Amino acid sequence: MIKYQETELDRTFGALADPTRRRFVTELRAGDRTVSQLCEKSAMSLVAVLKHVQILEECGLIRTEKRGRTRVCSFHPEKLQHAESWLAETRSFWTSALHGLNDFLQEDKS
Amino acid sequence: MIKYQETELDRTFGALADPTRRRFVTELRAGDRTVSQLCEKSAMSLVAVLKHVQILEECGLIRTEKRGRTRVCSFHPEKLQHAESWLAETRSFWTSALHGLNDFLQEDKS
DNA sequence: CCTATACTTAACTATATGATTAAGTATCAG
DNA sequence: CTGATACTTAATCATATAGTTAAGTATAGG
Repeated sequence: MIKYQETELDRTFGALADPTRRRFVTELRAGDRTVSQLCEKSAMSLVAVLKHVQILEECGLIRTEKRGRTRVCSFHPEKLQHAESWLAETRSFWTSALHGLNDFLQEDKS
Repeated sequence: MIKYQETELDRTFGALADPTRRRFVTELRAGDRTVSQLCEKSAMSLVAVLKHVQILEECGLIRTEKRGRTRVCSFHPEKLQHAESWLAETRSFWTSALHGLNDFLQEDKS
């Protein structure tokens, strides 16, 4: 099993634990948006939206760039893949038909 | 895109955002463990461990059963798959080389 | 230049999270 | 029965999270 920086998965999963941030990711997946544009579809203040954007940016799921008086947000899926890999490895190993056998072999060794 | 209960993904991602809980999931993946057994490998109190176990149980990632004075925890990967599906769909759509084309086609339809 | 827009920063608030200690309950071992 | 083990519950605490309002800065348009 590949070992990732503990804090990276913390941040990625933490960021995705909020429905607003997942909506933003979904929205940005379809194309770049300014902070105001993300705000339009949310029932919260621009300041609150900006904070979510900053959290997504800090964990690398999105990047932002200032253009004139707007800040444009874009989706960057690399960190999603790290989280997805963790889930896939954690789940697929277990799901494997060899699960029981593996248990047996490990106990045999110790 | 399949739509899941908003709160389910909240809880699953929230549960996985903590390194202790990810360790427990990894540990339980290898076989059932009692709360004390999970506690042995953690630098925290049994009470703290139990709380993490309860969080994992509430979101369905594990189940627990009382046996005598011990509580045995077992891994249940179904909810992992829901989270994994969300990530895969969110990422793969974007990663696709057809991303730009897909955007164009969707705009064309509307 | 002036004004509206689009952030940005600061201060504050309420609730959630992650941990603790202390005290209680239930069961297994002798 | 008695004591140790394995939770379980309750009270508490510090910090983080998710939001708010208010005030400030910077830029596009007239």
